[in-house]
Amino acid sequence: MLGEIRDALTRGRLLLITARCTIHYEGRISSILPEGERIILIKQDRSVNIIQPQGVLPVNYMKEGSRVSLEEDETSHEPVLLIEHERLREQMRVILHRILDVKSYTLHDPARIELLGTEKDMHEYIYQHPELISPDFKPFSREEQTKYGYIDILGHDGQGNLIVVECKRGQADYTAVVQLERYVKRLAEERGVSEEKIRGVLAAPSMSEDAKAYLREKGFIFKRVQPPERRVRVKRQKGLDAWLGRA
Amino acid sequence: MLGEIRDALTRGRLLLITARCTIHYEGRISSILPEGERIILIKQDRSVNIIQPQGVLPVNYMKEGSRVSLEEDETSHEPVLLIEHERLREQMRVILHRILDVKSYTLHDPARIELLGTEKDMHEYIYQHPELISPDFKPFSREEQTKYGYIDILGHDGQGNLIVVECKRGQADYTAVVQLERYVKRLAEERGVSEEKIRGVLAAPSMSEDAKAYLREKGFIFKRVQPPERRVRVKRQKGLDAWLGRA
DNA sequence: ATATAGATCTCGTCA
DNA sequence: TGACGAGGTCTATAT
Repeated sequence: MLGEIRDALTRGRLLLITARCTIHYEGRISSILPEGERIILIKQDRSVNIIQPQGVLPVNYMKEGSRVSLEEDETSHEPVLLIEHERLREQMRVILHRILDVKSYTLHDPARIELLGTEKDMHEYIYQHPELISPDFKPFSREEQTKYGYIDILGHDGQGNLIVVECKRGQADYTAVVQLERYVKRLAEERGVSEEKIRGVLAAPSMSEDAKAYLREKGFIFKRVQPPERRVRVKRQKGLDAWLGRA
Repeated sequence: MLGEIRDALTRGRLLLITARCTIHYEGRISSILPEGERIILIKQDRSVNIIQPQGVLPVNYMKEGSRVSLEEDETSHEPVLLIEHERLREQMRVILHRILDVKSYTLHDPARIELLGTEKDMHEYIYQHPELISPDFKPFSREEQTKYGYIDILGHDGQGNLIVVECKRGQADYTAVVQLERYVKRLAEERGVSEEKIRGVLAAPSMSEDAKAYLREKGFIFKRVQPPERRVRVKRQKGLDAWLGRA
């Protein structure tokens, strides 16, 4: 199995090692993951994931561009994966106590994920449906990375006031208000307008009470805007066995 | 290979499927990942990762507690993994165009990762070395989830002023200042003290200029505190081949 | 390289 | 359960 590991490393293949191992990381922080059975995944870009049998995210990882080598522990003589990232000054040491399985592949996957329903999509929808903000809202700029900052939507009302809209696809919190405040301030400075002539609007499906209080204090407005509708309505089903029986 | 998939699903085993596939997700957002060769990882807690041969993080995922079933596409008759999370109202559909490999394991890994050098460690260090903040700093409370909020370190100086310290293990940005501002405000309210009697200190290794300006505006102080020292000094090495030659 | 902000953020913790 | 804050956050984008 060490032969296959060595081969996969030289050939730049994706490598999956299932093993009882101990993992040390040092870099931005130090970490120790005590002995346990888990999967070491070395990807084709030489990023590395340490994957426990539970938990959504990899418990340990190294970023792309790491250098991976197979060595031997000086004292225990166990095989060790040494993973180093020079530029980031990080390293990981995987002590392989018992290798359960080794697999390697060269996969071809140039596909990129496409997301629908992001905050950007929300801007665009509001831009097309300004009445969601107010009956007299006339948006004229959208996420344009202007010198005023990363303002989601900029527009005006019928009375010559500027309207700054900050969108959040989830519940808006205190920091969203601060962001809005910042944009309003910048805009007032840049345009030489008083802050009273600028209306700040926070558009989100919901907002915590603390954040709402702070918003009111700043004189801004919360506008409830539903995020793109969920299409999933998972219905009650029988257990796994029943499902498998159907397959 | 479908047999092994079915078996691993019924037995609650960790399942690795290497396949050319297309993935649809709907839940908090919608996503499509077009056809490509990648790994489908179904963990023992029934969380799911879709892993491309490059990139640090899984490109698609489902959280623990999903229900996984193997079905057949109604039109193409290709095998499909249907992954549903009832409580979170999320679902994923993995159309398996070509299965390259299937592996399953039952792994035992109760270990939890231990981190050294976190922000919490930084609080503790400063608490033990208050002179890092100021010669007259007397800390008396540390990350204690008081009614004043999640204040990192609370103390006083020789002149009866309260000192609130907010720590950041990385570069502090303006959101750190906002956090500090919030704590100072809360504390002033709770104790019926004027905000002038409270000194806000931001302790971090560095700070962006924008954030510094905002900090000064608020009358707070930046205190440069080095995070726990990096132990890694990865030295220049020869290429991968040389390393493998040594192994 | 730095700065900013979104993310299906995730994860832990506490009321 | 919701709220809040850390995270080795990661990732994309603009300066």
